[in-house]
Amino acid sequence: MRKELPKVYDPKAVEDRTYRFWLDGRYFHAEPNPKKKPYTIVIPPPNITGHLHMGHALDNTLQDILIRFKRMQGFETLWLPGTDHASIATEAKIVEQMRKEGVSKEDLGREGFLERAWEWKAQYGGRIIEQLKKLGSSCDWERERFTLDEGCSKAVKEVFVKLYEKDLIYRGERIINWCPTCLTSISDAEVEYEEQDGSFWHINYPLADGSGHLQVATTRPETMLGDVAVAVNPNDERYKNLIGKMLILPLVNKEIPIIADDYVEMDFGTGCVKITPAHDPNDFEVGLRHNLPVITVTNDDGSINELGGKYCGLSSKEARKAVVADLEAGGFLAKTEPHKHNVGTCYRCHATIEPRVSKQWFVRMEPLAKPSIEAVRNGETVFIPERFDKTFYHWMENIKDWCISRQLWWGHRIPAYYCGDCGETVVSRDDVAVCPKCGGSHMVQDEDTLDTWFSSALWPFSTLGWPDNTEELKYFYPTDTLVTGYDIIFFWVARMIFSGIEHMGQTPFKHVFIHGLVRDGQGRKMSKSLGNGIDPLEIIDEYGADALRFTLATGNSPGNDMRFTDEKVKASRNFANKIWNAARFILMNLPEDMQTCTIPEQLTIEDKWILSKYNTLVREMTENLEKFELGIAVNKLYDFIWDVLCDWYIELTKSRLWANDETAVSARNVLVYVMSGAMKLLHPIMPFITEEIWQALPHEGESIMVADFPVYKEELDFTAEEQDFEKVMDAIKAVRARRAEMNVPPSKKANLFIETAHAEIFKMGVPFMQRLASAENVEIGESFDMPTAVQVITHDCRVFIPMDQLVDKEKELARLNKEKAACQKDIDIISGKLNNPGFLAKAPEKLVAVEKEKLERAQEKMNKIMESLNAL
RNA sequence: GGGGGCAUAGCUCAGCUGGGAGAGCAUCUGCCUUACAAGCAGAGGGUCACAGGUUCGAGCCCUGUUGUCCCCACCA
Repeated sequence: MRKELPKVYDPKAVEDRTYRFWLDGRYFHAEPNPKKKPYTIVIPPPNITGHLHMGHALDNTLQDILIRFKRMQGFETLWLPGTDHASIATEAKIVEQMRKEGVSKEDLGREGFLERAWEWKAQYGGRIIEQLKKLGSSCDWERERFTLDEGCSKAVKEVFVKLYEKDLIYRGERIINWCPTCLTSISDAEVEYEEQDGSFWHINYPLADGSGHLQVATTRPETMLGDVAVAVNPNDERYKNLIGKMLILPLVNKEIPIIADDYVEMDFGTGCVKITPAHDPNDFEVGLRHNLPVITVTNDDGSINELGGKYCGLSSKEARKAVVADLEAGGFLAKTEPHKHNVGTCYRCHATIEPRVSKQWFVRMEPLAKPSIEAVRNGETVFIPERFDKTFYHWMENIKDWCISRQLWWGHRIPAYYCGDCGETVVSRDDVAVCPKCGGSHMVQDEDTLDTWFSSALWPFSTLGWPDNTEELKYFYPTDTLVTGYDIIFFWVARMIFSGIEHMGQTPFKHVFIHGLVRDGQGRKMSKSLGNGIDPLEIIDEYGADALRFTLATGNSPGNDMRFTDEKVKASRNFANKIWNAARFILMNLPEDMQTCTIPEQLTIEDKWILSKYNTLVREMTENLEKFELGIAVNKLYDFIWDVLCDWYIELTKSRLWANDETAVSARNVLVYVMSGAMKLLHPIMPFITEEIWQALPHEGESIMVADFPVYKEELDFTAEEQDFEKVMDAIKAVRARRAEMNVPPSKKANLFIETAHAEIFKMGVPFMQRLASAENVEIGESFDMPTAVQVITHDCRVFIPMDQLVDKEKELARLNKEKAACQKDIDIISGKLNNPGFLAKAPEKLVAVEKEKLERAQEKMNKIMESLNAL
């Protein structure tokens, strides 16, 4: 018994049930299988703190399209899912939650805090996973991983120890980016620069010998408490003779030297730069060159410490105010100018970053960057679109060492141990209780944890079992495609590439498919503060997951941003409904006992027409999916389903199906063949509705998601019939247009007299002219003399339509002359080309032939127009 | 300061290696035609930002200009 389908497609009735059906069938699960080729994608692990936003929806839709496509093509496809522990973000959330309860981290202690963090993870960490399922993501959930799970932790330790042993990880006092709110160091990549309005304070530093002063300019006057020198350019004639003399540092009242350094630009500011090694990266370098002391004047939270004298305890903001006021009172402040400058902020909390000297762990980047650059240059990893390799090269070529230690508790604890007796540092995979150097038993593990990105950098192989040489690792690594946004190339993609090369000897993926941002209808970034975010789950609830996916896939151009609007989703929802109704039509015209579908020998011209169109679509669709041109692929499929299948072929079959003659058999089989083929092509994009329809149609196999993806078939190439049939279609379109112009309602039928040299073809077209062009009787001949009838002219025929109403001769004349002019323009352009010796000599032969044929057809049409004009 | 994207119909955007400008939405006209009014049939609407160049031929390639957005960079 065939299922009765409701008139309007209801995603809610289908999606959850279908997803459960897939899970029960374990269709998402992948196993190493020597008989198949692997195709692997690792998910960009969403933060456990996160919820599904449009960016995730796009990213995961694209991944699911690729995975489902490859799965249907017969690959052993693994889409490996998981989540990221997101050290800073998660710790901040938990601390905030605790603050509301009046509990601090210190109250709980490290153990207690971690216990709480794991509880938090258990409670909220799975939320985003459930949301991904709503989207239809066909991840292998049996292989779900977490960056802080046992396996990943083992990989992290292994990598840390290996890199340390190779001297690629070191610990040292460097100037780092300090977030005074998150109370941790962050890497250079985690600093976001914002242009802010500030001031440029010009301060006079008196010479110690009382012979005058030097004027320095600064945007951060409070840091002067840590000044250790003033630098000028060695070639600056203004100050040359002062180099080596001493200055009195105002407010602090201590002597600091005037030094010479190339770093100072003579024509910026006053040409004199105060040097504060502890709080400015450049000054730190200058300090190293000149052996200057490093005076840190701030605490962890950014407030001034005891070295700041009377300003001790003030926040940086308060200190700035107080310092400026005191400078002014002391007569040191020469002037204050408004000044725009870039201020580094924390990418998590957007607090102003304080550069600060601190002892941290670093990864030595240069030796790791080099082979990565090579790998991309050699094409071992290819960015799509290509231009992003420039971004990658630029970053890799100018890379600095990566600060990986974080003053946080939620994360991978650094596997370094320090001896309380002799000070020895031991880096080890296992806990160290006894100092290997002095035998002392006062070993203390480093308090810090690692940058979240340190563990996600290993994701493509840590999730497959590395450092153990598992079957999975051997089979699925390297992965095939990484799908991600351009905003994460530095954080993640680049680091996975060098990690993969360093530890696995191979880049972790062949293709990096980059997509843009999903913006709102006005092109703005979706953000919490703007409140313009669109919740994908609400969209799914209202329109269905398929409509959401279709919207995100259609018009997707690699690397480009897209705007998301309600209108677009509605259009997608309408498309889903269109498909649904096409399926309903087909089903209600199939005999109940039809179990299989075979294409019969006997095919009508329109059967061949659509099969040929479908065949071309299969080829183009596959080609574009392979090229990651999903938007193009989806558009072609949309046009085929709506225009070719629904608006034409289904209409063409009606007369045959209702007559129930011998051609009805081929109509039914072709309908089912093309429809279920189209559903297979569409399945990666709209998985739910296609499964539902495919199951309802005669089919073989358990699920469309493991059905074979259609392939181009030579025997379905009916180019000649395709072209012939389009002659009839052209006539139908022309008659319709003419009737619409004259406001003749479809209910008013008319006789047609078709004058054509292709009588055979048009004879087959008669029932279609009747159904689709409101024709009553159709007569076909070589010549008709009907000067009072309405005329329609195409390249292949002249149609006479005798109407009750009299034809307005003047209007008809004007219309024909307009057509004549248009046709003449065609002829002029084409013959212009063909009369151009350059074109004939240099254009490809094929094209010349095409132009010649076009000219012939245009001339034929012109003859017909002239005949009609003469007859009037 | 360096690098990159974008500029095509009223709006949002396609147009992949150069061969007579497309879609969706919106607008207008006519249709409840037994799959679908979330539909059907028609129509209007574009010096492809500007200026040069290469070519038989440029929306597409090259150079420059303008506007716009983004990324990177230590100018205190």
